[in-house]
Amino acid sequence: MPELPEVETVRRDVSRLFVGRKLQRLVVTGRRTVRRHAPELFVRIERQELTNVGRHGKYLCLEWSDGQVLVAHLGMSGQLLVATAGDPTVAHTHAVISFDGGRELRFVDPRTFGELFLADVRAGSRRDEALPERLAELGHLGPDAAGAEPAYLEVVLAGRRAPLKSLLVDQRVLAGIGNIYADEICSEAGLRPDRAGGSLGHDEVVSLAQSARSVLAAAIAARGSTLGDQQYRDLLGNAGRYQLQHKVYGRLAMPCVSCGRSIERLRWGARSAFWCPGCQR
DNA sequence: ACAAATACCTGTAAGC
DNA sequence: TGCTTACAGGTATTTG
Repeated sequence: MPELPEVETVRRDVSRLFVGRKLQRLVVTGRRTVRRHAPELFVRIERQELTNVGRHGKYLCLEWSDGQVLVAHLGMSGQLLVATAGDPTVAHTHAVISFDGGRELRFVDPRTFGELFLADVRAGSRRDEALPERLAELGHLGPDAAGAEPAYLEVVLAGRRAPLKSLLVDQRVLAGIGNIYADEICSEAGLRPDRAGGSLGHDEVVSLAQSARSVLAAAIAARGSTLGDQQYRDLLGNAGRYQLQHKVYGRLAMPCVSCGRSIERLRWGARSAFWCPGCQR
C-alpha cells in the first residue's frame, strides 16, 4: 500500500526521469480512475513540459510549464510504471501518459481506489506556495507527516478521544500516514495505538512527532515497504526494503525485536493495529 | 465538532 | 476440486 515513503520514492524517480520532457498524450482506458472530470480534459496538458514533481501526503503532483497540475493518488493498489511505447500492456492499466522520446508512464491499479485528475489551481496562487494552498482538491489535508511538528500535534490532539492510530491515519491531522507507518510510528514512540489522542502528555507528543519524522525518513531511505502481496513497486518495478525494518506491522505472534514479547493485534471497530505490549504504553 | 460506520473495488487466502 | 466468505484498506460520504 503506497503511503508517504512509497509516494516520495515514486516522486523522486518521476522527477529524475521525466522533468524537462513534453507530454504528448494522456490516454484513459479506466473510467473509474478518472472520476472527478471528463477524461477529455487532459488535452489541456498536451505539449506541456513537465517542470516539477511535488508531493503532499500521498498525493503526487505533476506540474506543467503553463502552471497546470496533474494529480495522482495511488490508492491501495496503484502503481506508476515506466514503459516504452509498444511494450505489452499489463492487466488493470487504466491510463497511459506518453512523453516525447517514446517513454511512457503507465497507471496500473487493480482495486481502482487510485485516481488521476487535473487540479483546480487557485486563481492568483503562486508556484512557491504549498500544494494544499494552491490546489483546491488538497485544501483539506493537514501538514505533510514527514515534517510533523510537536507544537502543531499538541494543538490538534488536545481533547481528542479517538485512538491515536485513528488520528495518525486521518489525513486532515497529518497527511501521508497509512496503516503500516501508523503502527511503526506508535512503536517507535513507545505509545499504545489505542491511547486516546488527547491523553498524551507533552513529552509523549514530542516523542510522537520525532518518531513520525524518523520512521518516515528511514522508510524513504529504504525506498518504501513492499509486502508479501507485492502491491508496492517503484517506477522500474523494484521492491522497497523498509519491510525488513518493520518492528510491529504484520508481525503478529512474532517476538518483539526489543523485548522479546509476542507482538499482538488490537481491534476497534473496523480498525486494527499491531503493537508490542512490552514496549508501548 | 467529533466519532464511527459504510460504500467503493478485486486479488488472495481460508474454510467447508 | 470448487464454491463461498473474509480480508486487505484510503478516501468520501453518511449517520449518530
